[in-house]
Amino acid sequence: MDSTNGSGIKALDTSLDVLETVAALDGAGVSEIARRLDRSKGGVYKHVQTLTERGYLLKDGTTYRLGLRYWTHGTAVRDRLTPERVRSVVDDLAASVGHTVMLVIYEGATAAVLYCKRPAETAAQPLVEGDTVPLHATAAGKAILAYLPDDERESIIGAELAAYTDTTRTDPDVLDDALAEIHDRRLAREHGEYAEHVEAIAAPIIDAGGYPRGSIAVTSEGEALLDDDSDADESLVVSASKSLENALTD
Amino acid sequence: MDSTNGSGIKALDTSLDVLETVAALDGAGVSEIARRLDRSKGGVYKHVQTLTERGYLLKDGTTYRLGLRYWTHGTAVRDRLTPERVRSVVDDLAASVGHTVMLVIYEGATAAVLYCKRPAETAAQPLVEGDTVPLHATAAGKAILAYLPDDERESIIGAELAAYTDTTRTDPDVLDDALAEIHDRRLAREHGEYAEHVEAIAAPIIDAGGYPRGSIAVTSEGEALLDDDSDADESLVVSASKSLENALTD
DNA sequence: CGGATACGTTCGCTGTCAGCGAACACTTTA
DNA sequence: TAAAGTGTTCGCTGACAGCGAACGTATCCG
Repeated sequence: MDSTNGSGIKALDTSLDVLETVAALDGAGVSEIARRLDRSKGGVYKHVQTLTERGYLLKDGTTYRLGLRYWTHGTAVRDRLTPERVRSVVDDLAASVGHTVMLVIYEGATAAVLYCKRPAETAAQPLVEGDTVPLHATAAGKAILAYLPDDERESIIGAELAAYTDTTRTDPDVLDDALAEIHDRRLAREHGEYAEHVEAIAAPIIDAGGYPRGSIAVTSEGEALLDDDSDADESLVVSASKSLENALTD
Repeated sequence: MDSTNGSGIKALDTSLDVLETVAALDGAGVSEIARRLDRSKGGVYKHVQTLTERGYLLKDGTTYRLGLRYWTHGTAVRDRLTPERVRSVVDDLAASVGHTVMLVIYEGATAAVLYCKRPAETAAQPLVEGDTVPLHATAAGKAILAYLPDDERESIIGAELAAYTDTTRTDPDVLDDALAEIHDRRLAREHGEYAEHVEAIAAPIIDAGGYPRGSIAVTSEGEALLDDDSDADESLVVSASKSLENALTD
């Protein structure tokens, strides 16, 4: 939403501002967009017009919404990142542990849920496919953070760390200590730090250069199976992450 | 890919050209993009730079690819268009007929597969979630065309109609006659016009204003169950489309 | 081991156009 | 009916999109 300016195409920057405002509000009109971005109505109007012509926005009466083109391109991204063999690893793990399994991909300081397998008769989870994953407050996110290069990690945890529950770690130093241990164990844990009563364990997916491409996480509602030291589940997650490292790094 | 110019933001138009070139080539470098679009390398470079900064492109060595942001926004579009009750209609129909069922949404002269249910032990289908649907060569597409306003329909079938197989109807007049019948019966059929040996039946989803919002289609490999006049399947598809009209038009 | 040819990246110049603000038509609220 | 909202159009102007040339590198071939 906020345009971090460098030396690029400024008009494109404002276009993307417009677009992300529409996305954030789940539909908005010209006046409201202009107000939020502190721009002229006339200017914003030209942007939404071309975005609509190109299928990136959809005009629904007086409000604009994200267009179908996002779905088209979005699935292309997913298919590129998760071929069949990748999804089957996730499916297998979900069947083995009987809990929801998420595949998270990290890219450009952001992590998102790319694929998710929820066994039948399992409670709905707080994060679903397409959601952005808070890096400091989830097992999946911390597994990634722990393996980032120092400067990249510090620029992330140096920023404001949102508190989602009263157990969310918002102190950079405390978090850093936890990440060091996660790095050692190659395994991250989460105890209701993002959503109440949600437990999770996650392992990072590291490429040949030692860079974390994402992580795989098992989530469970309530303080169920994961809380007692379930070494079996832990080793299953870790071995799944190893399989994914092979599957993703062609 | 082709920029249909009006009076909008030209810089945005070229940005989207760049973006869609990357999407079409499934990854491309600055020089190749500039060559395809007949633009200067320096100019293209500035576009990919800001697109990358914003997460819409991903720099992978020397080639740029679509970034995660598309997946994030793409799922938002899907979730807005297909709430739970919509998917369950598709699931139910798939279970009833034992074939693959696709939900197609039409928007801005383009139709795309938004949701797809394939019963176990069913052959892979030619169109999957996120694919763009050829309007003149599929049952799902023709069901939509048949209910478009005259001018909109004519501008679509007046353009070049690609021949995918040797039974694809490429003559506008012949197609128009077929569409009239489809409009009467509220049901479209397809016999290998897009992919060889693929049969399908589809019914349109019409909103309160009589405008087609999409269609629902049953697909089958081989000249299997759909070829003999299976009135049962036809009525199931039509009643499913009626349910969707209620579910989609809030 | 060069020479040639690709690549991405940087930079300055310039004509174009992005973006503002005012005006308009229209619908909704008071 | 008046007032305040909406989307849309239009002309002006300073900023910048986009070109072309130059540079640093990597790859390839004689």
